[in-house]
Amino acid sequence: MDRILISPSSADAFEFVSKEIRQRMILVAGRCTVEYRGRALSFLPEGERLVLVKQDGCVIVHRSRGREPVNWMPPGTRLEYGLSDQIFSVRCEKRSSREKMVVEFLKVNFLASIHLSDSGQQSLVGLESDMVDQIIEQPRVLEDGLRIVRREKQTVSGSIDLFAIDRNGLPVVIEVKRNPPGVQAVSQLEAYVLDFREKNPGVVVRGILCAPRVPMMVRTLLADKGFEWREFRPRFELGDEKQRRLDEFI
Amino acid sequence: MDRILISPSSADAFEFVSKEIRQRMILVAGRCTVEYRGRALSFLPEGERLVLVKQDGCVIVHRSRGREPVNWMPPGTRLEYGLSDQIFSVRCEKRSSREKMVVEFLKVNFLASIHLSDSGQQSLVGLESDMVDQIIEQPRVLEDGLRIVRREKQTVSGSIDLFAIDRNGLPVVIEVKRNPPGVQAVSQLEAYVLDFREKNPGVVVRGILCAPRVPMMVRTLLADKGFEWREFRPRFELGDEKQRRLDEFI
DNA sequence: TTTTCAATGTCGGAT
DNA sequence: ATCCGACGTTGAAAA
Repeated sequence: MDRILISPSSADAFEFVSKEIRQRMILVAGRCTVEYRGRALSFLPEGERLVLVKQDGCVIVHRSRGREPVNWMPPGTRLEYGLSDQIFSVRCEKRSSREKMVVEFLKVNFLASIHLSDSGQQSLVGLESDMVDQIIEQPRVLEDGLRIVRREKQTVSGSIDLFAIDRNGLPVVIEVKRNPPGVQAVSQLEAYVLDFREKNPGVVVRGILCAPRVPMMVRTLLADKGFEWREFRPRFELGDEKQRRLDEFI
Repeated sequence: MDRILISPSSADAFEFVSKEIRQRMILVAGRCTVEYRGRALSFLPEGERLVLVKQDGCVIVHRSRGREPVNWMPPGTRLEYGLSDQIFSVRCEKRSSREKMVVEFLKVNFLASIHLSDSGQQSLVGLESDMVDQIIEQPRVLEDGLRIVRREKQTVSGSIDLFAIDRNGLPVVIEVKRNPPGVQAVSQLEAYVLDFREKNPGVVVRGILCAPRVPMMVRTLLADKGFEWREFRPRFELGDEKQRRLDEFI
């Protein structure tokens, strides 16, 4: 099912990929240069990299280190293989976003065409939306007597995560962050509150920033502006016994 | 130099990777499940994927589609291969961030160990900093008589891109975005301007948001708050004749 | 190490 | 198609 070439000539590499159908993933490793022109311009001089060509058209160039590809093309890219002067090339273009990338292989070390049949759906918990869910389910994690009025309330300055009424009947704007917030989270909260005050002159409104951890600088800034903060570190679980192996090992 | 196994038994796969040294990239394709626990929790049921193990310790799991890996571990991850009940596993842990990932292969279709020797430096232009460079070099692209005073000015609300004095001697806060800005860019600008006004009571200060394109909603919001906007679409070039191939093809 | 911000961000959802 | 915000964001630079 998987077809491999080791250290093929450029001509053999070209022939190999020319016969492949689109429903496969192509892996090419070898000495190459990479050029990109589109949202930016880049050139990567000669060196050995691994190129993945996926069936949805995205092309990913990986170096020996790092999680991020050094170059790539997004899904929907059209590609064309070339052979010229002993150079095997992968030429990519995406017209809709006016982007091009060319990978030129001076030497192909390894070439594979593999089939990946994969339809499963990933379960994932621990997102900001899960945090908001837990707050809605149990508003007392923020404070007693809080009543959540709505989620994702739209304002002219963007949308706030939660809008609530506190035990004294005061409106509360709540911004939730799953990661320690920076100063711009405070700006965001401030913008929502200012917008609310503009639309509701004379009404006292509270602003709360809620995150697993709130950096000291942010606390100070919040206090300066008359806002509050809560540290809320939610606990997450996957539905079934899907995490068994993780508990067992390492 | 590159070593490959096609459709090995789990035991052969285990033996193969156990002999490999760290200075190589390992590719494993096959039917697997993936579990992650750390910043979130995830489970990916059985399906065929490609796993890359890089020499810096990062591990990347790719599905058949999409630029992004479905699961990964960052550089610095420790990993251990396992064999149990005909299942070949890749177990990863990063203690510093308390993250774990386990990939269990029910069937390995393809296994490779490749060497990537790569030291070249990528040239890249078209970043926001390049845009700021061009504005500094020729402030008239924003308006006549503008004098740039400093770059990356620190404020309590973050740092602004440019600080200038206009032809009438008025201070100007300039926020530059390489992509169409959202409302939070306006909040950002507003925070800077408010901070400036607080520190310089009574001084009139202008605020300009500069981007290749400014969405209509953002223009309105800027106008509401008394700020201005400029559309500036810079032209970029790579130093040498490094873009030749891109012009020639496709 | 922590903080801050850009990114060829990518991706998904809503309009 | 555009707009908008989250992301297990990643990564680099500055404090």
